[in-house]
This record gives sequence, C-alpha cells and structure tokens, in this order.
Amino acid sequence: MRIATWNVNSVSARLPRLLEWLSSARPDVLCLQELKCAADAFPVEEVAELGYEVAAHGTGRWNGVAILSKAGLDDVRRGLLDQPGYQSQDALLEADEPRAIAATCGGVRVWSLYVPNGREPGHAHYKYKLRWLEALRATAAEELTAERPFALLGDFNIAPTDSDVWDIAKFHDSTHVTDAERAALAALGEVGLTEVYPRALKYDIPFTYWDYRALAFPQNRGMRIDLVYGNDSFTSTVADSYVDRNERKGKGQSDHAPVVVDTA
DNA sequence: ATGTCAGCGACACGCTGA
Repeated sequence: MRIATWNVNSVSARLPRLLEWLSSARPDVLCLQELKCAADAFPVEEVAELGYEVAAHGTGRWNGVAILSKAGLDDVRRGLLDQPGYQSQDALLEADEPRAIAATCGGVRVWSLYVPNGREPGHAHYKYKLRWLEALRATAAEELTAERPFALLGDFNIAPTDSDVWDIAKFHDSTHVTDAERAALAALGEVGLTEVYPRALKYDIPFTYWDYRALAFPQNRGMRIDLVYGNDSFTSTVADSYVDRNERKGKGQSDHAPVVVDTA
C-alpha cells in the first residue's frame, strides 16, 4: 500500500496540482493538511473521479485536514482526545481548530495532522502547540494496539534534529527546533511509535518544506517538518519512503512537498 | 530585503497566518 502526506496550502488553489499528483503517484491513501476551506467545500467529485473517497475536517480559511482513500475509509474520527483550543486575540471563545482527522484504510489506522505552528517560543500559540502535542500523544496511546498497523502522518511543524533545518544557526530563539517541541516527539516514542525516515531525491537531508520567499527552494534552504510515525505493526511493513521534492517545483506549487511511504 | 503565497471582506489592497 502507498500512503502519503502533503500540506497543500489551500486545496482549491492546489487542485490542478493535486489531481495531477494523484494520477501520477497513485497513492492508496493521502493525508492532506492546510485545506483552507470548509469541509463541505472540499472538491469531493474531482477526487472521486480518480477513485478516492474523502473524509474532510475543515471550517474555513485556516487549517483543515483530510484523508483521501481508495483502500476504504472507516471509523472516521475528527479531533483529538481532549484537544485544546486556541484563544486568538480577537475571539472570546476558544476555537476548536480542525487539525486532526483519523480513518481506518485497508486495515491501517491513519491520522492526518496539522500541528500548530507556535509562532515564537513563549507565545500563547507555542504553549497551545505543546498542549496540542500532549493531546496527540494521549490520543495515540488510547488507540494503539500491538496488532493493528497505526500511523501518524502530517505537518508536525517540528524539525526532529538540528540537521533537519538548512542552517541551525538561523533558528536561534525560533520554534520548530526547541527542546520542548522535540520532547513532545520523544513522548510519541514512549507510547511505541517510531519515525519512518524518508529518502531524499536530491541532496542529503530529505527536507519537506521550503519558504516561498527568497529563493529558498533553489538554494535548498528547507526544513524537514512533515513526518510519519508508526507502531511496529506499521513500520515493520515499510518497504520504501521518499520525499517527492519534484512536486515543490514549477508553478502553482505548495511550499511543502509530499512524503510517500510504501508498505509491503 | 519584511524578498511569497493564500483567503477574506469587499471590489483595492491591507490584514492575518504561515
């Protein structure tokens, strides 16, 4: 089975590229992040023509996640166990943001995740990010069994090591590289999840994100922040994994590249 | 270079978020 994850930075802006990529890469399951549309605005018919069912979780202009599958789409779950909200400056109520959705596809329990950015260390959004990651750990712990293949895929907005950013010296006092964020990744290990490390198609580190600005992509100033974690039942079946950096090229591209995992 | 995108409200472009 081929399972992939891709932060598309607006599914409507990315629709032509998404349909092309589905047709060429032919994943059985695709986790999407940053839909930037409401669930009922997802282009269900367009992907159905390529054989995909859709479970989407979105509310509007920010966030939004989905799972596309042609291997079945059962037991859909939206949101995390005790998922924290984020109180934005202009909102009185805590917003329950659409950042997590799960489904069982071909016997594999799959989560599509869009971890909060954090903005800057110490910011309320950073504290929200850490609370959100703890809810993710608790949700995984609740769902995990030894027998069922289980995988978390998505934009984690964390670089696991200093090598996973183009120049660690540029990330002093930045999010994505702090000890607390990396401790949250380590906590996923404590519940039995390990990372699937992808091949790079070019250069040494398989970056998954490059800023749109300042020629970051041609200069390979990237970050490896789109990650895949699985339990042993999942990772033991992994035959290959790679970052499709070619999808970051050209016109109408996302700022993230898809991460592909092939299982036996 | 605070250098690029995307969506929104409102119909030009500033704001927010990344």
